[in-house]
Amino acid sequence: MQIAEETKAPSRREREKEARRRAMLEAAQAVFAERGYANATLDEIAARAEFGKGTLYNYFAGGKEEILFALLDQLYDGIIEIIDSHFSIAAVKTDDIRSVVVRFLDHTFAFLAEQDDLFLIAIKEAHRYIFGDDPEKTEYFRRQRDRIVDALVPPIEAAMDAGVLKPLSATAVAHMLLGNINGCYTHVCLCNRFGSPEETAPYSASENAEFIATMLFDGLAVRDKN
Amino acid sequence: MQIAEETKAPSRREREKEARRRAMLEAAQAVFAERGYANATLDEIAARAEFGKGTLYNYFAGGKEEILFALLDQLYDGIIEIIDSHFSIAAVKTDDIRSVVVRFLDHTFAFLAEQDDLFLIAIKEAHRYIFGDDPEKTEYFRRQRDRIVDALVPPIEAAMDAGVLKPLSATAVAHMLLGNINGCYTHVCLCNRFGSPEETAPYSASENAEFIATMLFDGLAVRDKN
DNA sequence: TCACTTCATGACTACTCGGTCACTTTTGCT
DNA sequence: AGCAAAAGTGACCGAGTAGTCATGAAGTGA
Repeated sequence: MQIAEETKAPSRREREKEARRRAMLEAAQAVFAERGYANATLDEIAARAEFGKGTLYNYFAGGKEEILFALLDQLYDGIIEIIDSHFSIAAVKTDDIRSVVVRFLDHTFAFLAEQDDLFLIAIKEAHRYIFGDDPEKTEYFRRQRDRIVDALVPPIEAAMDAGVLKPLSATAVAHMLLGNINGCYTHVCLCNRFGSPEETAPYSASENAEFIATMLFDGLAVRDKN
Repeated sequence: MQIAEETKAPSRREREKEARRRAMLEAAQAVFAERGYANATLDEIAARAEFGKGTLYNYFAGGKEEILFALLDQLYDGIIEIIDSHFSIAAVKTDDIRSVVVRFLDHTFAFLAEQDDLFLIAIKEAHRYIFGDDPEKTEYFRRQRDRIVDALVPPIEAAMDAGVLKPLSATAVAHMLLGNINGCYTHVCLCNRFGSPEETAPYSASENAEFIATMLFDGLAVRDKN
């Protein structure tokens, strides 16, 4: 008779295995960030994780690429988690829509700032796969995007139903919101990298959040006052 | 005594040379689009252009990478040209600001649709270089971005001075406009690639132009009518 | 302690391709 | 036609590295 595994109480063996896996991912993240995915070598990842190269293949049979996608999983999971906990239907119904959005953006930008390395790895490689010709990879990104959009849509719809957002297509608005988060944070990375000449970008998470919220809610046009 | 060359009247030699160069770039564009930059081989580019591989090096001493950047030059030059001819200070002063912006966006999206291959090559590779560790390449993209922003700023400032745009930082607005053009067209490519389930994106150049203009000018918030 | 399973290892293989250069062909000039 | 310069060529080379696998170490249970 065995101890009930699977469902809970991972054995020491399993915990250690998981810890090793995490160490490998951490090493890989560092090497990808430093050299870029294409120039990263499995030898260096293995060395940095203090394992033999062959061992990597025991944990990630798919090699370099599987390691990359395991890292991307972490990024997407983190974003989904933020949406679930800060952009719920309940929050939208209780609080002012604008402050809910600002709070959500705030957490998201803070998370991205924390996961800077991962975010950069993702945006450097994503387009190559999305517009590349391996349908499995294209599908991966489509799935991740849909997960996020599907999590954003219900609260947006609730806000529209409550009459606090223009009654547009909730899906379109979700895509736009996602696109602007991505675009804005990419722009922040760009400014960090280029060294922007003064006031072209907000930098802190909450400044970014305010900036996008203002843009999205208010627009650029001068309004007739009255 | 020589015929006055350099300034004008390119000789037949020169014209032929230029034509061969263009043929090489065309072949390279096709191969990059088909295989992706990383998987494209000089052998295939040379074969498709009907030249020997060595000949490519007579025209592009920098090899594969120089060819890529020569292609990118074409894309950026095209965009600058559109700005110069459709988003001038004169236009902003004469016409309604919103219709000038719509017209400009319209032309831009039409151009990108025409240059689809090139645009995709650019977005697949740009981030890798921008956030990569070759400062010369980072600088290239910074320069191209600045060219575009610098072309956008004067008309935007003119519109602000005329009181038809909120008096924000013109540079920030230019960056945002550029970011949204990029983001919007990327999203269109994404939908084409993924096959979007219904109404998530506008597709034609003018629909895209209207969409962005509406977003930028009006915002999402429901306004108190009165 | 022994037999057996699981896991770790890194030298090795196989392969790809960017770039070179010695040689050939073409061109332009007299 | 003859010659020299320019242009074209593609077989070859070497660097780089993803992935394999034969070997051995460590862990496990009796």
